[in-house]
Amino acid sequence: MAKGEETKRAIVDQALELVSTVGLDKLTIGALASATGMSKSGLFAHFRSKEQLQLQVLEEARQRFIDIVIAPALKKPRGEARIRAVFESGMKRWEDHLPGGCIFHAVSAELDDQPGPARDYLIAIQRDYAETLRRAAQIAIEEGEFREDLDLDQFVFDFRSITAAYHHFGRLLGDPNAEKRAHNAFEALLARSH
Amino acid sequence: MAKGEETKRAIVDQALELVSTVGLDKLTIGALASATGMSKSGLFAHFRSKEQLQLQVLEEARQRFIDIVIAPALKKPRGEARIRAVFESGMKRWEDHLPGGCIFHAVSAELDDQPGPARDYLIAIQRDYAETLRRAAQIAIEEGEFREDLDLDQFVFDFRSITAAYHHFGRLLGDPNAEKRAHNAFEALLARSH
DNA sequence: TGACAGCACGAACGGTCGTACTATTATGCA
DNA sequence: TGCATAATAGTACGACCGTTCGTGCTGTCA
Repeated sequence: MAKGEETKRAIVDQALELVSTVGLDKLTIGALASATGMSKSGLFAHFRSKEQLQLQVLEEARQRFIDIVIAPALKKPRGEARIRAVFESGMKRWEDHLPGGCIFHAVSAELDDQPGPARDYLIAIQRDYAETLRRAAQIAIEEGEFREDLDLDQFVFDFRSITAAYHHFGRLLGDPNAEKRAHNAFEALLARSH
Repeated sequence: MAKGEETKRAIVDQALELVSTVGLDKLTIGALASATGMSKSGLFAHFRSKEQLQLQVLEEARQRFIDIVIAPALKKPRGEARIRAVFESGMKRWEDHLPGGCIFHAVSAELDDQPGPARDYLIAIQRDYAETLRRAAQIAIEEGEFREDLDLDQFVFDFRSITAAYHHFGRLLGDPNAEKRAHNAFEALLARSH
């Protein structure tokens, strides 16, 4: 009982690394098997289908994102400091955590035209995240740090635009200035939210 | 036009539609063959490799983007009007043109960890586009519409963040408000560039 | 009419995919 | 310590991948 769970966890860890580096479509049973030193069938037995494997990977990624980005930010003071913590952790700790960059961005483009449980789960994750950001901004309004007529949904859109663009340009074009641009954009967003 | 060239063009057209709807990894010789009603081998003969096919698809997409978005904008007056035209055409005409949304965004996530000529060409396209935007913003400064101390690279980053986010959120999460959010963000960007 | 190039075809190749079965080994409890 | 069972390996499958090859059509020009 314990052994199986342990192996399964190791497999999912490896899978996460594979996905973030080479993309979701390269997450294949065979590749994952040789990456973990197992046989295809032995590995496959832990998940009854590839879809299940994908779901477990997304679930693990979600948990890690909460542990690494969300939870630490919730320990920060309510308001702008908390929002800033989410951004900073998302840019630094989270990007550093997976060698291939944010797994949700890497995965979403390959999943958006491919209906199924994995896509549904990914959407749910993103919705949750957007809601979290929205609440944090709402709190910042209540604390008097953001102006009262701030459009919350627009704030969330603008916030996430920055990280989306950072991933897109920094990763694909390898633009070394992407990080600086993202930080500038974030500071500007905060400034015009006051 | 010779028969071969005509067929080739029809294949590439079909391929573009396939890519924009189901993603680059689903652009397979077999799928493309049945979509065009040809045999795999007959189709394959027009391109000597799949890599060549991918390049031709990107080339066609680039040409269309120039025709649909860039060229019309260049007929607009220099300055802000021209930038606005690029944004509007990019959001409306270009997105409407391909049923599955902006092909460059759809493709880049699948290509960013996969070195090769296709990736190189895609990067070159994006660099060109960024340079075009940069020049347009420079002109807007010269015309006195944008402020003189505007950070051009930051402007380009912010501009492209909006469309990247629009594609990301509008397409994956199916957010019906994404278009409105993108327009708001663009107007705000223009406002703070004055 | 005959030679020839361009174009498309079907068949087949070696590989990899996800998945199903069966056998073997390892583990944990009585 | 022995045994039930969980965990892994082995093997095979059908489908599809990109690619190659040989072979017909079809139209052009001598």
